[in-house]
Amino acid sequence: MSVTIRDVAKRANVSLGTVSRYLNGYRLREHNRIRIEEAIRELGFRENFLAKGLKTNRSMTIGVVLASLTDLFATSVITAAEGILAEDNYSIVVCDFQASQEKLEQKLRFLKARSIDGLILFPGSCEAADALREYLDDGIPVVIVNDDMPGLETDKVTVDNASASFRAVEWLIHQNHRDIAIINGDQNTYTGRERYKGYLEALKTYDIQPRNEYITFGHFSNRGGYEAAKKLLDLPDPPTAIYTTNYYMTFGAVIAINEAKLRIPEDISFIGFDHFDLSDVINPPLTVVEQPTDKLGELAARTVLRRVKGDYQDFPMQLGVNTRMIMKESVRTL
Amino acid sequence: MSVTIRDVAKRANVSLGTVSRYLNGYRLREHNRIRIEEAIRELGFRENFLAKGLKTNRSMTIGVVLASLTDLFATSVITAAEGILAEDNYSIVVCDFQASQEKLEQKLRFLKARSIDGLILFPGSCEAADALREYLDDGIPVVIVNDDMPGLETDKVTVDNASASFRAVEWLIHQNHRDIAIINGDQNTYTGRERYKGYLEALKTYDIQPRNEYITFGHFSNRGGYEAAKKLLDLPDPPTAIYTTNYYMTFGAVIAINEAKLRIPEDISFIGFDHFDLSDVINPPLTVVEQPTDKLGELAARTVLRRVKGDYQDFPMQLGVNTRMIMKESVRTL
DNA sequence: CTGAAAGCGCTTACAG
DNA sequence: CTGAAAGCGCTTACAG
Repeated sequence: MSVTIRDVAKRANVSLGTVSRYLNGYRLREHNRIRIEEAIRELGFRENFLAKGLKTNRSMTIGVVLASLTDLFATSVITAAEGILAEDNYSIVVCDFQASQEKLEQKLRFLKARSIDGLILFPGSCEAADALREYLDDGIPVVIVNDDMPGLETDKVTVDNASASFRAVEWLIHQNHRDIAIINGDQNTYTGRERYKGYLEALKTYDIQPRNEYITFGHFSNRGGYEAAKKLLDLPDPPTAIYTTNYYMTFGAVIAINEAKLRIPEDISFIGFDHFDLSDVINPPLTVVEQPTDKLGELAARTVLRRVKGDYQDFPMQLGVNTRMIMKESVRTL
Repeated sequence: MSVTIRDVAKRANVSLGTVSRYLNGYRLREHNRIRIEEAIRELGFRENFLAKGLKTNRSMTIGVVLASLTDLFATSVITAAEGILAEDNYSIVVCDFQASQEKLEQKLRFLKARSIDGLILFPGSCEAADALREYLDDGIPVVIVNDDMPGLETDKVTVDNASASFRAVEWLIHQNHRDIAIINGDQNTYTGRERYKGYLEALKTYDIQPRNEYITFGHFSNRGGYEAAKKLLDLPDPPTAIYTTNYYMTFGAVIAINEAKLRIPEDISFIGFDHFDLSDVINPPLTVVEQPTDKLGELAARTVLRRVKGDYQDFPMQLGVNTRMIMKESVRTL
């Protein structure tokens, strides 16, 4: 029903192999090129990617697998990646696995069955799946975002989680804070553990004894951040500064602070994580650690693309992107 | 290189047509069925969707096109849709168009070239694209979410935007509020216009004269909501209640209220829109209009699936889903 | 219920 | 540079 390469060939008076070659960027006689281009235009021909994929064993799609589509960090990264991939005519197929190891396996198999050419994975709290090894065995490139997945030979792009924490806490220390609390994320995630580690290292480096009651856990959620902050503020000896380790906990904590009628930074200093709209709407705007989601997405995309195209130089790569601190007014010098 | 239907046939000692029929759920002799199942298991056979798609002209993928992947409403809907589609072995291909009409056209063509079987579209502030008509011409089903797109013959699923506003404002009126402000979204979106309309109708129904200074516009963003609220609170004669018409503006407005050191609901009553985590973390929890994103997503998914499968009964459908009000403590009775 | 065969729309050695 | 031909992994009338 639709117009095929064969129709174009007939109209342009060439063989269909020639049309195919034209489509794939080979040189051909000027004269033929022009006739083919005319025919394509007149007929409104469009390539059939399915047929092409069947022959070339490429689907021109990259799978994206993440815990939740409503996670702002991941979707920001994906947005950037999609832009890069689209430039090369790749589209993205998205699946979420709702932090369930079982669902993760299932989705990975699901996508594999659709012969995706590459995979970008946000593992979150899940572990290296068996299904993932099947990708590696079959030579399908996998790029993992913000996770280490020890023992898994794939490319990985991460931000400097530990260093980000270190510098955030160091900055507080330089402002003469000593009673610095952290609101941690899940410790069964790589980012959660790394960010906690950076906090501990900064304290250690400056010979500050970590205090158990300042170390709280907010599960990376709004409510978690809220409750952790509340607990901190209720302490007989509350911290002078709070550092939260992701976006959602940041706003939960800010709400708790507002509610306690404390002012930032007069009553309590604050450093948040992730730099999205709300961070600057809040008054005062928050000093935060910014993850370069656009760079991460771009890097992830370019890396899969390289691998998909067969360039396996420096495999496996462990690519790091630096966070930066957005300096606003939520930290007071003591 | 990979194992095909032909290998299975050989091993099971049947023709490859028989294997194909088995795969597609036709009945066959018990004896053959068992041998085929064995062969599939032993060989680790997996269908090649590309080849299948080439013959059947179905790619088993549904395109999802939206303005931004970081929009919580849309991603919530998509999450629900993805679940339903995956049950039927469909996957989703996602593109965002960053509120650019041109990009929208481009992405629609891009996806069409990949022979998606159906499309779920969140048009936002964009208009019916030419590319969209090509879908209709080619019989590719399109389901539009939360938009009316007059003149476009497709299925549409929306929430009761105007009625939602009406009821929210009516509730405020019943609590004896008369000075009710609205923070509107973009008026070049369907949802923005409808929600505004419901507000005006409620006032009219209860013979309340709308006041210009109470009608503000926050562009559906955090900052917009913040600034609109600020303006309202600075009024010589400020409203006794504020109604915000989406999630992002709700939190911008709450921040402005906090900042003005006003208490909800003692100093000002408040009804928000959309029910996500933060709504309940805030103190007091906000009374909000909840959009049933899961139902919307499910409905959108089931509708494309029906059409994809050729069931065009009642086409085009205009499906409405009711919002409900989550009653919390942010509204005071005057 | 099943086999043999044609064909979906492309790509790609192989000759020339 | 180009044509003719084989084939990617499936589906589906057509006979039987």
